[in-house]
Amino acid sequence: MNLKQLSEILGLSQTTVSRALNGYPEVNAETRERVEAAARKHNYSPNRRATSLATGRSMTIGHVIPASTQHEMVNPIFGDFVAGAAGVYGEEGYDMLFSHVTDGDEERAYTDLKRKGTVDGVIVQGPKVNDARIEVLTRLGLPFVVHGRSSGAGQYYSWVDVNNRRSFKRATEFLLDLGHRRIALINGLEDMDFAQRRRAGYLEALAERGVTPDQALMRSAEMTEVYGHHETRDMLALSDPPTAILAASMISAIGVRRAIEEAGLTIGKDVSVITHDDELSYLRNGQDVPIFTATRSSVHQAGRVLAEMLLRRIEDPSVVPEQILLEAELVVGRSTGPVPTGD
Amino acid sequence: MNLKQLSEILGLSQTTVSRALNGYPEVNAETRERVEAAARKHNYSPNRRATSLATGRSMTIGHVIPASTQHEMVNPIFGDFVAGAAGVYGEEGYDMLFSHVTDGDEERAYTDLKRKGTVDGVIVQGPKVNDARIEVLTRLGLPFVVHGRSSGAGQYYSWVDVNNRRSFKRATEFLLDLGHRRIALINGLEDMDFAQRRRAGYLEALAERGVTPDQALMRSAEMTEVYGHHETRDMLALSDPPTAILAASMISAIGVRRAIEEAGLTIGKDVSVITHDDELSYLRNGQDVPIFTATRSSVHQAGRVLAEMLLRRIEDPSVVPEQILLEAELVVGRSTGPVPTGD
DNA sequence: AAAGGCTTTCAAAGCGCTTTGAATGACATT
DNA sequence: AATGTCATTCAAAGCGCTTTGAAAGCCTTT
Repeated sequence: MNLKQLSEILGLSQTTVSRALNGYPEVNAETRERVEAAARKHNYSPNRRATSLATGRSMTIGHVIPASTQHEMVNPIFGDFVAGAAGVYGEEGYDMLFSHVTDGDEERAYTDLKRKGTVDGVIVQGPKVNDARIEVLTRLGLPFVVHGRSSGAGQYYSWVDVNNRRSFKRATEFLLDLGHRRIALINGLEDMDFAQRRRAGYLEALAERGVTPDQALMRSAEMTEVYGHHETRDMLALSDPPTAILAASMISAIGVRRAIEEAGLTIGKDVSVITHDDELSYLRNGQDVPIFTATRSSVHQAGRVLAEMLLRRIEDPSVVPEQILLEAELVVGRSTGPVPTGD
Repeated sequence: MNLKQLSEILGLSQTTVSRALNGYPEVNAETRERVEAAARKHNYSPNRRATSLATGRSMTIGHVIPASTQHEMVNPIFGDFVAGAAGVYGEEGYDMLFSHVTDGDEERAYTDLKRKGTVDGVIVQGPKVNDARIEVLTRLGLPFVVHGRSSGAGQYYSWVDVNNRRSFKRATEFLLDLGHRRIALINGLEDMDFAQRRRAGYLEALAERGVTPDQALMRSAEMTEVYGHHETRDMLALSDPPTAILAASMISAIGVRRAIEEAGLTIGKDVSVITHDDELSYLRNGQDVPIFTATRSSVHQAGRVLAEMLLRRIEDPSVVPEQILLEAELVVGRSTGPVPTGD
């Protein structure tokens, strides 16, 4: 059943039927009802491909996944983020499209997306320091919003970010207040912008208290469980091991805990741990009392906010960029305590 | 730059240019080269919307996400599965589309997908016992493949599944061999087909050894960390607690471990644990020696296999359904040991 | 020299929708 | 009675591609 058939059944022109279904005012109320009834009866809904060719809008939002770091997709944080965004898309009648870039050639991917008209806008995830994508998208005129920021990529783009610097500074201060001086940072990949900012906050707090940072206590990689475990085991074996650890995500924190326990130590007593908690659906930070003391900010919520922002931009691309900085809470759980005194 | 403009520049008809670019044989080799060079030079690539309207194919694969159990998306297992599939789509020039169904009315969602022509085929995830989707899709004639099976949904559809019954039977036998009799099952949601099969395997093994199953030791819910923790704590508090636990995923197993440790018990000594391990990228089961004894089967790989299967079906919908049953390995880690003897 | 067969190119139709510009009729206004 | 206005409706163009059916040009063959 297509528009032509439906209009023939109704004895109306395609124009009128189309207008009736799309809510245009110049249609007789009675006619509109007839049309709507017939559409329901014959289970008609317009062909998306044709509509989008005619209107130039695809009602689809793109997320580009580089194959090289395809990890983005297998990262549980990604799932929660995307689920948040998908909720908004669904409410507004948009679909979500993932484009898998084979060769890391993101510029071409975006150019194609624009050219082919597959999407009306994109969300940029995991921005790096000085991320080239922002310039490309601005130049292409494809509406976009960024999850996070990119230092050095200019001012005029929309983003939503957590105040990573401040939250990691506060977390570090919290540990310093408990008497810790040997504080380790198990960070995400350091070419990621967020990781840079977290590190900056950590270093800032140490500097203000006159604690000299130790390169041996600063680790950086993709935030897997095995990574958290590996680095922790490694550092606990140092002659002067850390008494506290700052982890970048729940997942690596789980690895941190495993390493601490394997070493026969008690978390929150022998070694304190603070993690960033994205409020992942499958990895909640405990029920009533948090498992980990944590800097908390919902990535699911960030997904929603970004999706809404993007749809606004698509609606009216001329509006000035919006920029939202979310503050993370510092919630106290059972993984932190005063620095252990001597043996 | 569109086809019309490009062909004007070249002084050729749109027909010839289109054919040259799409590799049709009836184009002079020299002409083809000229066309290809011009396309590259002017950065031309065909508009996907127009192509798909003309050909009736969208080069897009759909995944339907019910909003009710939107958990599907935030489940780390989902991420790894989808990443596997996305890899194949990318290689074959397909995009991946997520359709968020607001009201759980999946029948309508699929009908629309078919009607609107947004996708060429779909992957059905998380089949339940007697899943209605299979019948709907068969009726619609929309190519599909199922990740898992659906008992009672007939024979003629394509699927890839892990032999869940056998692997959980083997895992249970392994624990029985170690002397365990109080074996708990922390299963997934029991309306899921895979959970039913795992339970069947577990019960079968118990029955063969003459062990009476205890309803108090069989739990079922979504496989989060908190769930694993909660049920384990609960069961360890029983007057006759389990000495071994079978968990449905790495994530709930992590919760199981947390509860065991909080109870002051040692995993693999006081309580044995076996989990199913989907080989999640961010939650690997250890590096060299597995953390958990586990039934292992890569969900990422399953995603690849299913995607390939689906593309074959789209290519030729008339081929008979393919059905692949994967066997899970049983890998021995450090979480299991002989049943503790007395106090 | 005419007929037939290739190779190569083209004009035009069609995919299913939206939207422009025009037409129709009914009614109110002069 | 002529004009203007408004509410409805329509025919047709256009979105950018693919594909059908025809044509043009060049060789061979008879």
